Amino acid sequence: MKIDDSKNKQSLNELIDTKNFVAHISVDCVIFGFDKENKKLKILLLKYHDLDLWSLPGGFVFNDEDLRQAASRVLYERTHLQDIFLDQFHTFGKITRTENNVHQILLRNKGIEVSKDHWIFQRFVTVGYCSLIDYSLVQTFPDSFNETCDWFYVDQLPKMAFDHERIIAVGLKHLRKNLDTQIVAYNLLPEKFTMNDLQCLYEIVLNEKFRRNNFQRKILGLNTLQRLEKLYDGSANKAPYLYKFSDIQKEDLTEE
Amino acid sequence: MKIDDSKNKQSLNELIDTKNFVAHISVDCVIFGFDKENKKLKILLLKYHDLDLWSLPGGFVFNDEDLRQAASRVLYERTHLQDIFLDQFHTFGKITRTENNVHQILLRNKGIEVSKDHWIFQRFVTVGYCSLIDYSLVQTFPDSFNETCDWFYVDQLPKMAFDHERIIAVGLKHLRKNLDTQIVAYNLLPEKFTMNDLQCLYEIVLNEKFRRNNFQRKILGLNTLQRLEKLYDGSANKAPYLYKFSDIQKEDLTEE
DNA sequence: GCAAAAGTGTTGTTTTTACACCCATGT
DNA sequence: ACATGGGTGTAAAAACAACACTTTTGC
Repeated sequence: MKIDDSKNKQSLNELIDTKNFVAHISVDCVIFGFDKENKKLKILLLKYHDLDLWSLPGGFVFNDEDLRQAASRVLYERTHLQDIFLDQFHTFGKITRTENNVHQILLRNKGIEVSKDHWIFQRFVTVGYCSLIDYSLVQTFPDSFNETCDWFYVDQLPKMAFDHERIIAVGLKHLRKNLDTQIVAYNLLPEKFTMNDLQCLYEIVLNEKFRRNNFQRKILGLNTLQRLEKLYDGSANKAPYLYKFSDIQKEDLTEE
Repeated sequence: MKIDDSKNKQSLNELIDTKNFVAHISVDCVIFGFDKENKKLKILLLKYHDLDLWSLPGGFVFNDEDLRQAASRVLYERTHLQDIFLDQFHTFGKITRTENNVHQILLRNKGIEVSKDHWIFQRFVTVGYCSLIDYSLVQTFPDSFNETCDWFYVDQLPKMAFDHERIIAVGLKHLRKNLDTQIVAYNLLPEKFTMNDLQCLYEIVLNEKFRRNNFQRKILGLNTLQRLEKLYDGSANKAPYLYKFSDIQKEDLTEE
């Protein structure tokens, strides 16, 4: 095995050495970002070097790492975001799911020779995690394997590697289904936010419009919000109340 | 490694030989059974030989087997049931989850010596599947590892191995949450059934009572049922209609 | 005072709940 | 005929949706 790209922080050695990782298992993160300006939902993808294929930010699991920890680490590596709630939504384990030889091409392009029975070419079961964050607050940090990190609209995805398109579809379905009950846990808004902020978020994620007053009634009915002081932002209108999520909620959402 | 129990169909050799299995990955089945007579929900458990610990029917995944296939096979081995809908609900991957040395004690009791770094003692991530079947129609077939298969009431579980108690809790929550949308897929009732049959099922699973007429309205509102002919069972009352699930429904519930 | 955005109220509709009544069936 | 269990109807209550009106803010 020869490596011609030793300057990167995260060395390829580390990525390829089987001893550190649990074989056959990976995690993939479906990171949804809401784009307030364009009012559309985006998703964070990586483009493989020299390949016309995009993929989810994902990675292998260290031996001494919980699954969710691994997902958190992967997310941190690409965004430097910490303490982000990641929600496990499904595990993908079809034998055929990594059938196309993306890894092989990828390594070959990097000038790395790896024997055909290397663990990286073996079967992988991947555990999908999803999260929802404010797209405008995120910086991206591509690694040596990936040319670029970029955000895509969920309805305009590029050509995806492996079964990642399906993973995204399942993740999106999960997000929409559980928005009401899990929104507390997502670190998507600043500590304090207005009802309008929250409504925008809902409209972007669910891709539908709501009436201002009915939305408020519905949300307050969930009993997760706490009304705070008013926000004077200098605009020529009545100042909206600020809200925060009441602390009681975030229960067992973080267990493995 | 010496084996003193070679007469069983499924040889220990096969179970222990790493070549056939995907390392680090297992499946566990939470098989719920509704007990019409006692109107309570049961669950199928196995008792380890010579150990005072019960566990879920689970097993390893063959190299050439999808995850769900593995779960189906495990279920078949214990019940000889086929074509049962199994629903993946969560993957458990905490490092500590198999910390107690059940496998070790188990093998030692069997007189099998396995080196400490054998793959069976390594970290395992388990994918949980659940199903719901008619308890009275099921026969059980314990394997050589397990003294007995038995049904337990979900609210009276025995001492469980590993993190199986938590797996059951998560599985039960999933079952209850998704009963409405997934009941179509469960092979829990005969082809044709009465509204009362279905109501019993709901009451057992959700552990609450419903009013006859309102229940009917709610269920018919789901638009999954098709009314058939009446059932004359000889009892001295109005004959109830039979229903069946309309075929349209069972969509992508079986993908990996 | 005015426009803009937020808060609150009100009315009609739909859905859910509780109760009542009628209908078929075998003895 | 009658007891038993099943089907259907209806009124009250609750939840939801659509609309209207009032309040606050900076210019």
